[in-house]
Amino acid sequence: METFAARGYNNASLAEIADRAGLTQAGVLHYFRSKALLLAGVLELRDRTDIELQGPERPRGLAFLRHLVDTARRNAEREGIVRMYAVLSAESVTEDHPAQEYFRDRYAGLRSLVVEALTEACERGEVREDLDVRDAANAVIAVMDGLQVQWLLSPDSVDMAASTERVISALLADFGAGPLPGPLPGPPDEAPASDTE
Amino acid sequence: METFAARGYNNASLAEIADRAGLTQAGVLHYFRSKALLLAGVLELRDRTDIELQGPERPRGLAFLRHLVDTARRNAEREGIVRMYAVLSAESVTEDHPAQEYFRDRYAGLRSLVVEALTEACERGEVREDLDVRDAANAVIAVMDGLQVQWLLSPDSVDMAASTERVISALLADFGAGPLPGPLPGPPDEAPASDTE
DNA sequence: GTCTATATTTGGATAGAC
DNA sequence: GTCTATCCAAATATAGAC
Repeated sequence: METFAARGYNNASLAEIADRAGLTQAGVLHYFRSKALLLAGVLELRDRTDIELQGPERPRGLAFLRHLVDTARRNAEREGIVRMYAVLSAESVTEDHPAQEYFRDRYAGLRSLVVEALTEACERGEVREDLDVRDAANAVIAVMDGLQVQWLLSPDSVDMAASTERVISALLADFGAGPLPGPLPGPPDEAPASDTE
Repeated sequence: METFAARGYNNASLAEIADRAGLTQAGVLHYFRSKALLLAGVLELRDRTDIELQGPERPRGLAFLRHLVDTARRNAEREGIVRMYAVLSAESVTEDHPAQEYFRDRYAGLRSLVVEALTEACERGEVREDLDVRDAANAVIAVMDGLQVQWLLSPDSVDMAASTERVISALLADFGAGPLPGPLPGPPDEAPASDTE
C-alpha cells in the first residue's frame, strides 16, 4: 500500500515492495503471480479491512452524509490511504489499467449510496427530479476526491472536512431541506469507525 | 499530449511519442533533453495555447463562475485534454514527480481566481468569513476535478456541467446571493473561447 | 516457503555518422 | 536536423536449487 501510494501502480516496483515486506522480489511473486494481482489483493484487503459503508446497519440519510464529513476529517490523519486512492483512482483511467473495473464499480456503488442518502435526507414526495439528485450525488463524491489531490499538494491550503461540509449542506438547503443538522463539530474522534476513501 | 493522457507520465514511453510525432526516439531527445523537460514543454504549450483566464479582460464575479460551468460543458467534448489533466494532476502527488510544482502553482492560481469571483459575486460588506470563501473556492475546484475522473470512467453516469452548476449555485445561495443568474443553458457554443482544464 | 540466477523486455539517454 | 547504434539501468516474470 505504501509503495503504490508513493509511486502509483506503474512506477511502483516489485523490488521495493519486496524490500519493505522483508523478502525478495521472487518471494513476492510466489504469493501473487503478477503485479496486477498484487494490486488487486491490496485493494481487496482494504475493502475488507474498512468495513466501510456496507451492511444493513450503516448510517442512512442525514447520518450518512454526516459520516462523509467525518470521513473527510479523519482522512486528514491518514495521508497514506488518501494518497493511495487519489493516485490509483486517477491512474485507473489510463489505457488498460488493472484497477479500471475496480474503480468503476466503486463509484457506481458510492453513487447509489449517496443518491439514497440525499433522497432520504430531504423527505418530500419527490425531492426534485431524480436526475438532479444524481447530479448532486456525483458532485458530493467529486468534491471529496478533488479535495484530496489539492490537500496532498498543499495541506495548509485545504480543509477537507470544512469544504465537504459546506457543499453538502449547501446542496441540502438547495433541495429544500434544512442545513445539515448537528453540523461540523461532529465527534472529534469516533470509536472503531470505518471510512470511505 | 495524447500519449501522456493515455498512459500518464511514468508509463508513457519516448518511443511511442516519437512514433506519433513521426521521428525516432533519439529525434525527440534532440529537442527535449529529457522526458521531464518534454513534459514541461507540453504543459507550457497548453498554458500558452489556452489563454485561459489570464489577462485583465477575463470575466469576473458571476461571469467567471458561469464561465467555469461553460468550461465543464465544453470539456465533455475534449476527452483528451480532460484525461491529460486528470491523470497528470493526480500523478503529480507521487514522490519526485516532475509536474508537482506546476500543479501546486496551478491550484494556487485557480484558488485565488475563484475566491475573488465568489467574493465579487455576492457583494456584501463581508460576504462571510474569509476562510469560508476559501473553503468554498476549494470545493468548486475540487468538484470539477473529481467529476472528470468519474466521467472518464463512466461518461453516461456523469453530467459535468450540471453537477458543477448545481454546486456553484447552491454555494452562492448559501452565501446569501441569489442563485446563479442566467443559469445552465448558457451559450451552447461560444466563439474561440478558452478553458480551465 | 524463500532464495539465487537468469531470461526477456523495455526504457531513457549518449555518441557519432550522415 | 535526424538517424543508427549502443549503453546502461531497471523491471517483470520464470526456473530451479535449498
